[in-house]
Amino acid sequence: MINEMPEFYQPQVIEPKWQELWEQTGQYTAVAGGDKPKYYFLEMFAYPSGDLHWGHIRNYTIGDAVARYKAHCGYNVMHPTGFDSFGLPAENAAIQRKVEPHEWTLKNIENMTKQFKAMGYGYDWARAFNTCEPEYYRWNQWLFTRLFHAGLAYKKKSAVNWCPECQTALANEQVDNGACERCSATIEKRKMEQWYFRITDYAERLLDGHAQLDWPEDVLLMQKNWIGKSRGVEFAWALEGNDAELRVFTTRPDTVFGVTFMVLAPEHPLVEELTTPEQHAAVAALRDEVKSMSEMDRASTELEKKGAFTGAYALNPMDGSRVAIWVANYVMMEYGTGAIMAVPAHDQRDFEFARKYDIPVRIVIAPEGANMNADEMTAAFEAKGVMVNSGAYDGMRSDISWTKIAEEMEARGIGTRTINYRLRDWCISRQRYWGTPIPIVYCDQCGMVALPDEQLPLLLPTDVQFTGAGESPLTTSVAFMNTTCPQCGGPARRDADTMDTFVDSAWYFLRYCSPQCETAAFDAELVRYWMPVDMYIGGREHATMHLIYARFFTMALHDIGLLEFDEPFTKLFNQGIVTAGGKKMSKRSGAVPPNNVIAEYGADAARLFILFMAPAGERAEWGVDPETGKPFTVPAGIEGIDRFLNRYWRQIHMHGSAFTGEWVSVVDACDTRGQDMRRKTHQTIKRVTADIERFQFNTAIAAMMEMTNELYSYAAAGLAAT
RNA sequence: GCCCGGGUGGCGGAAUGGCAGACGCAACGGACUUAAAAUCCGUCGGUAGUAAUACCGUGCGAGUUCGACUCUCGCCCCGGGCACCA
Repeated sequence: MINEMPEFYQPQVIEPKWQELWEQTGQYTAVAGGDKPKYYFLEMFAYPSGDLHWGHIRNYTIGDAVARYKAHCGYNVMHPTGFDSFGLPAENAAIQRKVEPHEWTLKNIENMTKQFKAMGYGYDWARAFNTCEPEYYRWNQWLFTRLFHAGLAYKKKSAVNWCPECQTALANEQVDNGACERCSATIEKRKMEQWYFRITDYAERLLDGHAQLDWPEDVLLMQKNWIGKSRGVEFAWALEGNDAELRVFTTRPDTVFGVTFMVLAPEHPLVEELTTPEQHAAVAALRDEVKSMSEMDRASTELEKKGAFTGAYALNPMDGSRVAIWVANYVMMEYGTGAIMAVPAHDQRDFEFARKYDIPVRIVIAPEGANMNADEMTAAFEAKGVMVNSGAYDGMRSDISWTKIAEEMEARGIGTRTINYRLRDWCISRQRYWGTPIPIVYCDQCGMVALPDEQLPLLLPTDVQFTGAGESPLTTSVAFMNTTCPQCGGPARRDADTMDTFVDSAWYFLRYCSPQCETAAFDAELVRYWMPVDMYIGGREHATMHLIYARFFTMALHDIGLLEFDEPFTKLFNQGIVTAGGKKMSKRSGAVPPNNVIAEYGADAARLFILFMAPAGERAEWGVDPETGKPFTVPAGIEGIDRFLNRYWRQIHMHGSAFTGEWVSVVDACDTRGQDMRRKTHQTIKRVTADIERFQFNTAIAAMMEMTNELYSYAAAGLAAT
């Protein structure tokens, strides 16, 4: 074996040889069953943007290193990959360059598969699939119909986030600070009828499930904040001279005696009715102003609080006091009831508003043993304290009165303790072409009808126009749009929208267990064997999108009876991003493919380099060439890795392999120096093992470098002695 | 504004309360070579000193400890998440 090795390290010779052999022998083909414990290892699959770049390389190299390590540890490892291949870039390419989205996507997949293979990753390629193929998306449709029948997929008309650039609705999760997460265009609100998944029904379980997950704390926290649970009381206010009631949600029932005004969101349905003729102009002006504002400006905390008095009054159910009803830009229709009770003494936002419009401030909670003066307050007192000016509750601790007041409201039948979540239902309709068609038809007789399984897949039509404007491109295919009702056979129309691509990735990990299954989205038996995913690796940016959606899907499919577990990913690791000039490396910001490094130094050098350059969980700066202003095609530090690989190669070529145990036996019988060498070998094994376990690949590599350096001194000393 | 994470040589980084700077890059000096590349040997936080060595040094300021990059408190800066969520 050693004799066959070339004298110099030649990755261009070695790597293809082994890669070919792995493919021939099925080295990484996973087979369910056997005595070994299973280990399902997954990295978030790639979008086929064109080229693999160093951000991908980092993710997949970490995954591959640990997957191989687990296999060596005696696990039956499944390590699949594929392509998340529906999405906007393919469609934009179609509009701009007149290429078929399918053709564009497949070309990219072909190229990236080549790059994946050149990197020498140990994937089970037989399990690979592309989500844009009917063989995959038919199961999206199949699952959609099941969610539909279970009442978890529903259609409603509401204000959706509309991206004017992408010409489509977006889910809340895909809006970043009022801007489109993809293209950064400012999001508008549009009233549209859209499909939703009932993820809010799972808010509590999504929180509870955290207890059983071995995930990074910050991701759990991000999800927790995203779900945004708050406990409070929803209760009714009577209106003066009006039979309707005004419902509000508050997390501070203990401050109810301090209410000095009420605020409605400008979109609140009661605004029109309550506004008196004298106040109409002012209220209308405010509503118009808010309506014309972008989501970004509207949601900004910097926005000056503005309001208008409606002329109407509400009556406090606790003490009968009469308070003015305002409309203001700082109350959101989407949360709670779209109306609030305002307590300026104990809520900073209400305080600012009251000061601006000269509304009284009434203190009802005071810090223990201290006096407060409403006129002298410069900020709201939001902490706990002792009740004052609160009738029968005076003198009680505010946290106790919280419960007492809530109980009183419940006893009197005017309110109930409720929980509100910030999480919104997941809007999945997209007015785009390159996605999964929604398997629903609209029949004049039968209404909305889900396609039966035997009519799936519902294929994406190819005779469409890509105008990039207006409604979904699918409407331009007459053959697609006009159909017959599966129930009554009468004329019917199809849904022109496609599904959010996050639906594809919400369950793809299940498909890998049985990628060829023809009878269902997945084979129950194989899913029982392989799932859940034991280790999942991907970017932190998916904390509140993909990772929440995937957990929701798993729970929903569990409830429908398709799965026996309800959490998909046992362990999660977030690799750090690769930046170039401080900006995340991506197709859009100038990505560097690994090709040059592989050609010049080999895949092993590429892999070691990306693992060595920074701790796996932290950001890694790639570096920008000061002359061109673009990221380096070949990084400066690669020389050190190349030197190490060469030193290592020569060492083994000359003296045999320390890492196969030959050194250990050779030095076993030797002098003290030999014993030191043996000790170093074992220390290195221990260090590298521990470092891989804790995802510290940079120090694992450093340990192997030290070992190699020591072998050199040992060999040099040995030669000098003889 | 609130919630996380971080701040260590010229650079990437190491050090799970115990010799700060492992490992690597860059730089510099040397060996080999006609020469270069490659390789090998060495120097490489600051100040003083020929040197041994001494003093200073992990964003800033305090504290706990025999001992602090590490723990606690306050502040500054950088990165990320959330953001009129009632």
